[in-house]
Amino acid sequence: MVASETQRKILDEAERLFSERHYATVTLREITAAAGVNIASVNYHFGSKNILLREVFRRRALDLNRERLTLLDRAEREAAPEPPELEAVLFALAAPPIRWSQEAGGPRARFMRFLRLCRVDATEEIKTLISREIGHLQRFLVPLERILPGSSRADLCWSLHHSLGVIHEATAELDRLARLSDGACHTDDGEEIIDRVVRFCAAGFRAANHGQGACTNA
Amino acid sequence: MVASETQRKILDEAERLFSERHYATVTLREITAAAGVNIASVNYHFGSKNILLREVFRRRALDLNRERLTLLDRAEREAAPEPPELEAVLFALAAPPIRWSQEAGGPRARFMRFLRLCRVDATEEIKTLISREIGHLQRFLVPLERILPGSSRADLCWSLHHSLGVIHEATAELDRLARLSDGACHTDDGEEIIDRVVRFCAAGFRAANHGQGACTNA
DNA sequence: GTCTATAGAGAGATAGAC
DNA sequence: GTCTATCTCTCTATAGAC
Repeated sequence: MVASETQRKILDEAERLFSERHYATVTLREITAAAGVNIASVNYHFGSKNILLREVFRRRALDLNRERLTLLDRAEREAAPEPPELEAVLFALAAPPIRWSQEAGGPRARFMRFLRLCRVDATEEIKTLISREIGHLQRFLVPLERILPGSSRADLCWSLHHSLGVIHEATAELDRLARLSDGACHTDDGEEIIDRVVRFCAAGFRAANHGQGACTNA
Repeated sequence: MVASETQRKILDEAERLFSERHYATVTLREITAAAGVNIASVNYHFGSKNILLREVFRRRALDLNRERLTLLDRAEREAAPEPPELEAVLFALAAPPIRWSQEAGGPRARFMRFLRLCRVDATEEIKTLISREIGHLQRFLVPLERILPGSSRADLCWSLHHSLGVIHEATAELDRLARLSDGACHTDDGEEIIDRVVRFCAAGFRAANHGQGACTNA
């Protein structure tokens, strides 16, 4: 897909600019100037601004879900034939996006900011790509049903939905958290954040079990 | 602030359009055409597109925080001199935004969509307004410290942050949840959603207490 | 207050030389 | 593949008649 150096430079700078501002406010002139290439090269290499946008999305989006599924597979394999720990499943869900977001100044942290914008306001082409993530989320329901056999499918789906909210918030608005806590919260320790997220969500999952709030903490 | 009928119509249509698409992609021509007013009237009544955007935000943003604080005050008053229940505090945080989002087709549901977009990509003027919400969140820390005296301030702030993530996600992406669960989740029953959110977050708060995962369920 | 008309800027896309 | 030059379009904002 990315054949030439020019294409790669355009993708990099577009990703950077799209992560800082909404794509409608980023001009091809800015992108090509930052990449040090001619303005006509976007249309030559990609065809249009919209296609460039889609390629920026595609370049990394699949990797993220793949990392999640790799961690999930490993957790299941290591625990087999027993189901994995709830915490291990939630770790597989939470660790990749939080780690990417913590790579301060790096391309994957920028991509996570871009992804957040896409989730709120994406083009039709990107919406189609986003909608495919249902598949990989359903994959997470399989071990969850084994771990919490008393929970209804609705309970599990809601808890998964809540957990995604916690994860998304852990990749955003950390400056607000820092100010809210007067610096008491370490917002730059990715592994601590993952740990807090997993613990919070695991408790929520267990409390949602049948609406009984059954306590399974050791 | 809203003196004339024209101003109100412009604000209503701008709110509607800004909730559907990013403000950079919404033109004054669209807004004025939808409102049935002349294109020049935006600049006459508001001065510029940016000021119109700010006014759309201001019109309802303060109300939302006010509703939260009203519920919190009531919970504290009814429980006094004891601290309120954790669930009552979380209810005060969660109920207003979720109820607004559930007013399908109504202006406040549209505003909630607009707010989500602003949280990701706002103008400088709106960022200033958003940053003031720290104050009302700190107000929630007061009862939380009484309810969970063993928790550090960092624990409480993180749990509050996680809870805001759960709440935000409960006002968005409900179509994804419906598809994920094959319709098993009722995404249109606001009070049930609030109940699920409160239960999930309360369990998370208690598990984050000292990192001990102490179980306080009856 | 409301309208028409337009100024003035800047966008995405493309033709065609090299 | 890369460049310049430019076409065509649409935007916000404003001037000025009514």
